[in-house]
Amino acid sequence: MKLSNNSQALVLHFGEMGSRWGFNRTVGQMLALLTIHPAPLNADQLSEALHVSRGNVSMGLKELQAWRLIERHHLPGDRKEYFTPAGSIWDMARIVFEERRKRELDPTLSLLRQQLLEEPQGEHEVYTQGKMQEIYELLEQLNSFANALHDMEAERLKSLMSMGASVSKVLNFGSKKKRPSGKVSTSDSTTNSTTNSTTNSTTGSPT
Amino acid sequence: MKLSNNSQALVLHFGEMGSRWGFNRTVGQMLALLTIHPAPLNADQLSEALHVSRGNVSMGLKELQAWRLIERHHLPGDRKEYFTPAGSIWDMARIVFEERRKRELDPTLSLLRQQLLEEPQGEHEVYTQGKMQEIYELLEQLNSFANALHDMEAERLKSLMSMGASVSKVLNFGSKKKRPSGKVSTSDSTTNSTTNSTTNSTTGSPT
DNA sequence: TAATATTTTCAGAAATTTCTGAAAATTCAA
DNA sequence: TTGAATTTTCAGAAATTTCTGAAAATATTA
Repeated sequence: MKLSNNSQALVLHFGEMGSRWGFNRTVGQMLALLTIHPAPLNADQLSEALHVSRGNVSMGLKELQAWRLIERHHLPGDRKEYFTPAGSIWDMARIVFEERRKRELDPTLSLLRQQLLEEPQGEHEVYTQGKMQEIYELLEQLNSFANALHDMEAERLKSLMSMGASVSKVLNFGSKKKRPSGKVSTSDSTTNSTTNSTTNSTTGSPT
Repeated sequence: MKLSNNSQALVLHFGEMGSRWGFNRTVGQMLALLTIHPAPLNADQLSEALHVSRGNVSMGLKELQAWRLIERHHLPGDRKEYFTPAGSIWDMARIVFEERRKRELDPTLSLLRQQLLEEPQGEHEVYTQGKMQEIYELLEQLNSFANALHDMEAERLKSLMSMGASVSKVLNFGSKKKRPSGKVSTSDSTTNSTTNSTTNSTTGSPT
């Protein structure tokens, strides 16, 4: 279990980012390592590669399985349990999206729905409920959108994402807002990654 | 500064959710309170209403200003600084989205871009780089999409969100996957919030 | 200018989250 | 069954984040 410099760096990076995506450092690292590693890994290998305790790995595996992001395998002649990602990168992204939707949207929607049933008392509360209504609608829209995403399978999702820029333009006809200069293709930075991004790894401008 | 039960509950709730959205409990509460309160509030009022120290409020205000989510006001004849949300609910959502994109996507894109420049050594690394490439493309797509969102102003964004379901359908023609039953409008739960959602507060079906 | 009001800062306290490692539980083969 | 291999659990330790409150800094008025 020796990692190349790049793999090492990526795993560490995903550890840091992981926390932003809803899991802790170790879990983020584990997911990254399982994803970029060509072969299934067992708990001891993860423990050694990431320098974390065996117990921690066990808890992390449990969590990743709860998310349905990894799956167990048994290699013939080996009693240990081995793990791999449960699907493609896009599958994983969809799962994380969906899970976050559940955690970040649903509880608030539920609370607001309940509160909006009550009759406001006085103009103060009228204002407050108005705002709650606005928040509710925003979250509902996000929710619908997330649902739609979830109904698509990976390839289709990919297409929609590439559409992003063009959809924007379509909706934008007649917009009052203008970008600083009068250039024709102002949103080029968003469009140059439509279909052929598979090959050009040198195009992207470094931060 | 007495809050109604509902306001109180909402503020507390946003405190808990806030952490999922990138700020801490107090900041989440402050933002919620400023949003649903009809009048501008000063630091002392926030401190009292939320039962947190004056210093904590000061730090929270600083952070919310850094996010450009609130703005300062001065009331005539009062030396204190008062605060209100800096824009509409939708403006705020856009800002949070954009900020999260910066924090959650950009650093990883930057790292991967750099790593993909190197020549893989051996089939092991070929596999690893392949995965990195996939992740890179996924994040690039998300990024384009986020950029597109950002370029739209609030109303347009709202439209796009309502489009979610229909866009899905468009992309879905010819899909191999089928929903359990053969009903015609299977994704109705996502389509009933298209354009007139501004008025009907009772339509939403409880969880 | 001084006197007062208001805001900001930041060291340490408190709260929360994550991690360890040894013991308990489970699994598997014989 | 038994016992060795493996996994899980969980109490407390360590690390991290958040919060307090008093002192320092800044702003305002007279």
